[in-house]
Amino acid sequence: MNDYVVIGCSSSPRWCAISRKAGGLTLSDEARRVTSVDVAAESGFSQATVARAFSSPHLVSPATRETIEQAADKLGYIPNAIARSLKSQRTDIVAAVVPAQGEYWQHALISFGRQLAERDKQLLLFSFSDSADVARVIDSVQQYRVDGMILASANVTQVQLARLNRGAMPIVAFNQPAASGIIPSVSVDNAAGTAALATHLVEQGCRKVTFVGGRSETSTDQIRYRGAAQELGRHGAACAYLEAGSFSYDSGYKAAAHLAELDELPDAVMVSGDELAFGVLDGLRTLGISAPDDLLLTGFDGLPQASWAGYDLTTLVQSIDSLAEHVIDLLLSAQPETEIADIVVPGTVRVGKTTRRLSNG
Amino acid sequence: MNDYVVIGCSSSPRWCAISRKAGGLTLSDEARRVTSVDVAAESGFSQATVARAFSSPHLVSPATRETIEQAADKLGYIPNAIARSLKSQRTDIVAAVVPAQGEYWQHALISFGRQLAERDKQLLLFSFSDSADVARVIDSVQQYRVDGMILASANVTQVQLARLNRGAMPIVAFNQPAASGIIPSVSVDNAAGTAALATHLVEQGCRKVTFVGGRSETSTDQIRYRGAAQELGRHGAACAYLEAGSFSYDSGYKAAAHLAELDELPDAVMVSGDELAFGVLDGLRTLGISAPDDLLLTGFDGLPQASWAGYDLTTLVQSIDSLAEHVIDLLLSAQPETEIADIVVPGTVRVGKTTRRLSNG
DNA sequence: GTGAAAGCGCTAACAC
DNA sequence: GTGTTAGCGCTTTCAC
Repeated sequence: MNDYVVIGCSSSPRWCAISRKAGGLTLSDEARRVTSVDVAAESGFSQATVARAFSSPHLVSPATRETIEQAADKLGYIPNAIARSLKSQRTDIVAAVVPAQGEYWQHALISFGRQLAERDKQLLLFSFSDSADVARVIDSVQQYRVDGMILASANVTQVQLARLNRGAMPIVAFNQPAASGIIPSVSVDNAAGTAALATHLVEQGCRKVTFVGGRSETSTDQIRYRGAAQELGRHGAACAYLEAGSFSYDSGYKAAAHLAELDELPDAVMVSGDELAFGVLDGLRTLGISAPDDLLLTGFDGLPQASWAGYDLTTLVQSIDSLAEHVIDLLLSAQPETEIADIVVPGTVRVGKTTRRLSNG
Repeated sequence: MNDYVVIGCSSSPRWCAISRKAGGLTLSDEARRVTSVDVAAESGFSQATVARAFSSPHLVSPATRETIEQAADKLGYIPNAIARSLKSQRTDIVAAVVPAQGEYWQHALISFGRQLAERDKQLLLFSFSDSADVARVIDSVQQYRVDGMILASANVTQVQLARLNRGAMPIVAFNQPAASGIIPSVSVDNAAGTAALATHLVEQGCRKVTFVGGRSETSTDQIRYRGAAQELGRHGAACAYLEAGSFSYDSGYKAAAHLAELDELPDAVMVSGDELAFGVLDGLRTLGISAPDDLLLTGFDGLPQASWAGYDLTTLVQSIDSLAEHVIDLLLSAQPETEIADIVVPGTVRVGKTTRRLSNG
């Protein structure tokens, strides 16, 4: 056979034991739909006491609790959260309406999920690919009487927002600057972010910048562009806008070709999102244009890949966890009559090799 | 100010209109908790007819439906899915228990969400970072009486699996080969996948391969390694196993250093997952070792980034969408007494530049 | 500390 | 077609 070689690495060297256990489990046959009434009959207590033993154990004597737990175990009883919710008007579920595409949203989603879990809440996911679906999705969310709703990046109109009947269900908009003033929102400071990146570029001597956006009609793009353009303008530098078509890698890759076709390359390219930036970077590389040698390049978001050695992108790092924490705080502490909060979290500039000139200036 | 330059790209060139709408919406003040009884009173019909108008519109005359819809709109009535579920014993929700970390799982999650949405079901997310949590999470899932449960990659013991009371709730394991025979499962054909990659490497003349795994105790690693080792052995090639410690980029990056420390570099490195492979690739590059010049390198999963020009990784592409479709089919068509299905979906080899030698041989 | 009883808002027979 | 009625499985007063 082979000459196997064992190499240690993370812990002690060890060989894979490839085992295959045979099946064969004793499963309870027909234990389905056991209710608190069954447990009551089994334990000799009333249904009410059984319910209390699970929902407010401190109201039940230890001995009783013990008896009931044994009966419940024996029958395989699991409390029914649906019935609890119907009565208590709380589901312990938070809905998240999130775009189906994009690295950034996936990370945000995971962060929401994790932080909600820490607070014993679950995340009901509603993803949408076409923002035309959002209205339908929102209706669907409302049917579930969730404890709150996170609305991410959906380009919802004010009319749709109005239909949400503020007050009936806490809602927080996430990275959707246009929602500001209508529903509570949490965003990174987009304008300050691109401004900070612009400052960095000016310090590197850039005078002529092209901003590559995803879609110009998104408020994200608008605000990020404006932040960059204003700051660059303040230093007498120019800032053009190039629309890539979407925030995806592929769009960035294609946009790179447009950049290369220009009469003269800009000093620097600011890209509206990291994923898009990776595409631009790779596209430019393919065309023989490299950052930082031929031009400087920045992203926005601070995705993990930006730190990967293959890219090492200068970008604005959003702390997604901290944003998510704000979202959830806002959602779960929602006072009906509080004024609308608009939380703007600053990001931090990460300087990578895409703007690090060996000979500075 | 600036010298702005407008550049067209995706569609026609256009400038960002940066507008900011002022707030001011008329929101219904106290429309909360409107029930079908309220709509009944408003419309003059019975509660049952109102309910029917929403749940089975075809059983209600058009005129009645119209009247009821108007009353409902006026009051802002939205059917309560919780109450519906309690009665109908269907929630239209599927739970997914998924690892919190890892590109691959994030993509899978999104795919589940999208495909469930197409079937008018929602996804209740339970993510876990520590697999010790899984048992607790599973208990939590069961309380919600969801219509089904997707169990991804959780290293669940047979005892835990037994607690799931097969029959009470349809469950499908996703990419968790160890579940095979106990609960229905869907996985990519891991062994055939690494075998195919191994064949490809042998064809490129490789004789000495190191397999970089994430964690050796995972069945994923074991099966992938075995598939590779057997195929390589068949061709008289050697296959060592190196454990990186996890499936993350960072682990791969560090593992690269261990590879470089070996007395002699292998001909090829097969990495157990793409994300890990990106780390290995970048780590090796940093150390001046490049693929395909110094050694060949393969990944596994077929993440989008594998196709990015920066990596262009040879890998085994799993069609996550097709896997997810099988999972959902299995879940929603679950016959109580069907024998346990184990679906294994083949992957396809994607040849990238990490195994493409300019001078072949 | 425990039990009895009244719902939470809907669905699904069953009558008419 | 529409109304009446009886629950779904829990929580939550209110007695005792």
